[in-house]
Amino acid sequence: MDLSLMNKEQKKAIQSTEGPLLIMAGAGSGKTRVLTHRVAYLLEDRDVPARNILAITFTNKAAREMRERVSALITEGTQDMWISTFHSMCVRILRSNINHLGYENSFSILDPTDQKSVVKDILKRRNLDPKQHNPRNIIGFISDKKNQLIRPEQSIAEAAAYPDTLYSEMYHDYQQILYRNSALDFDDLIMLTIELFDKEPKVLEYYQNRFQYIHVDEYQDTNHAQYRLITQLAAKYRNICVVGDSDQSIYKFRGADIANILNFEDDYPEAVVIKLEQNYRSSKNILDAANAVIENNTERKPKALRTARDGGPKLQNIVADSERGEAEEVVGNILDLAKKYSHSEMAILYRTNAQSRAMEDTFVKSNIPYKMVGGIKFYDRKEIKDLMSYLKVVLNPNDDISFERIINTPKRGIGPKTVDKLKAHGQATGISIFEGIKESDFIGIPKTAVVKLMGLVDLLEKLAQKSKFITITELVDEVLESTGYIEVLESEKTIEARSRIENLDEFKTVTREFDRDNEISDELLFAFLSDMALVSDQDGIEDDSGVTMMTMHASKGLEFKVVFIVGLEEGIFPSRRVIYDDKELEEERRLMYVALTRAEDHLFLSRANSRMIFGKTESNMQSRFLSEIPEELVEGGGAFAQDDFSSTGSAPKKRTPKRSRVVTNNSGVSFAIGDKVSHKKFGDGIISAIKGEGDSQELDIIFTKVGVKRLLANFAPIEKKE
DNA sequence: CGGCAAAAAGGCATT
DNA sequence: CTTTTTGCCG
Repeated sequence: MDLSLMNKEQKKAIQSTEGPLLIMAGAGSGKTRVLTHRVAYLLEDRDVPARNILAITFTNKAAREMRERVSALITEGTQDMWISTFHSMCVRILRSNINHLGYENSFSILDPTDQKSVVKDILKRRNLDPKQHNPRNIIGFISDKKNQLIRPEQSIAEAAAYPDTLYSEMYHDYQQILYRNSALDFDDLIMLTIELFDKEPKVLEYYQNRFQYIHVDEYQDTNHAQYRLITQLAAKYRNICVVGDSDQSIYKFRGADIANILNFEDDYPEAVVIKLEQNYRSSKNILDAANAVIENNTERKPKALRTARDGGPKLQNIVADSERGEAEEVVGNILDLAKKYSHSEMAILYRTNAQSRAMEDTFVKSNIPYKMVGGIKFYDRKEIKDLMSYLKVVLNPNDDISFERIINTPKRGIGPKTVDKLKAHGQATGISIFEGIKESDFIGIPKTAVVKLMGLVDLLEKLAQKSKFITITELVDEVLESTGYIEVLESEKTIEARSRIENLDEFKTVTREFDRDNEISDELLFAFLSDMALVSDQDGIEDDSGVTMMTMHASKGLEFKVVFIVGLEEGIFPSRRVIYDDKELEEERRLMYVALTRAEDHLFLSRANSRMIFGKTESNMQSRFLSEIPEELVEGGGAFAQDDFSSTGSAPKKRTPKRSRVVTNNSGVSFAIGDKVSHKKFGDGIISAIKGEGDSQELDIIFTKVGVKRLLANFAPIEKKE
């Protein structure tokens, strides 16, 4: 293995193959190169069989790329090596072993929509009001428990007070329903694998022996369950290599525990620790800005990235009037830069997917090619979900959740009454809807409905038999035709129906690709469905040309020559909900750090003086993260000072001077964002945002004593200070 | 039972 | 502003 291009630390990381190893890899420090070379080194120089290596990545796309890059380095095959995400790995393990836990090996994987409908069902059955108990919160509660490996029984026992007591009961219901359906949600994939290993030591030992060398990427974003799983697998050989950067931990909201990486040396006292602090990606100005921002976090181990790339262009500041103006400025700069860079070397990063709309509109108008990551989810479309539900039922007829979706789709005269009866029957006897239909003659369902139900069961059973001998594409065609789904759409002749048909055709390009890579077998349908369930938004990014638009979260691990970070306003980024929570604010700052360090050459920082949010115009102060960037790194210097609304350096000339939004109240006094005011009751404060129009304009004011208040501009008893 | 229109609700980041 | 739910009528 040729390691001559590696620095000292990188070499050490690659060659320290035995025992626990922690690689603290700063942004752009060549982490992926180190990982791929390390794996290649194991295979070629240490003669470790491919089947004894496991590498866990954050996305399926990263897994694919890693396999390709390792294959390019060596002559041996990499087929037997497991490179996958936590979830894909668990699906694979459970597929062969979950019967030990009483589930069917042809289990279904629930998507978030399915989860929601299960919870809604539970609420209905318990006669609870979904307004009082938001299904989202309940799903969140259940997910938290599962990430902490707390089973329903334990959750009930530990619940101290309402609503935890109630939610624990509902968690119990939920888990029972899933079990009866042989359905697993995403969190179950991890939790049940651990449970399997606890219950069946022989199975665990098999995988311990199999995975003698374990690698985990993005270790700072693992949750407790994932941590436990890795601990179990690595317990025998202790060849565990984890890579991460605590400054890039951005998934706490879904259970990631930064302690996993911080405590690694306690878990493995013999661990070797290597720091990669040499950055190969960004120019000095960009890196200095990122370092300056992240230093504002108090809860971190000091660390400073170095770069060999001197200077580079300064950061550029964009201030626009509206979100539309912001998009236009971004487009203007892209047109300028297009001489030097290809579109695919540029990216636009935002905090939330909702912000993409204005960007997208402007891009369409100006004819710049772009690709969006996430957001509009292809697989969330009704017709795709219907089709997937058919496939899920063909594989696992006991999946009531999917079965309910298709029992009357397309319309075949089976109404809610009939479905209710089947469900009630199922609950009483413990059998699935599918099985219940066979007894439907006896539970008070009208004869006509019974005939239709029988026809459906017959159809599904035929499809299930066929599915073992045909490709997925053929199966999809069978489903669409034999159910009459396509026929109904074709007869509709509306634009909408037409686009649905197009989407289904589009779906078949996915199945064709899958069929090309996979042989026909009993496993085929299961493999297809679990692949589909686990595709993430980030997996959609392919190399084709066009400017990339995505959330900052989705940008982790990627790099671009030119990066625009847009919507840098208080309340947008950092998000309104975290501004008064120091812990969460630090996570938000880490997200800023991730976004900044994506850029190699050019970095634009953009905000708008006002924008539409939920149908209302809002004005927000500039993001505090902007003020944390030293002035001298920015084009024109001092561009981020609070009162400066000057425009950027090299953008199109047509811009008009920008002015902050001003409100005049009934007494004729004007207020602007950033003004210091004094309130009769709340004391001193500063105006952070102006929203709404006309008489209903509101001010968000941060008071020193009582925190943030939203007041009507016209009537608030406030006076301007200074 | 099915279809349409009006009303209401929800609204971050994701495997 | 969008998406989902509800309610009414043929």
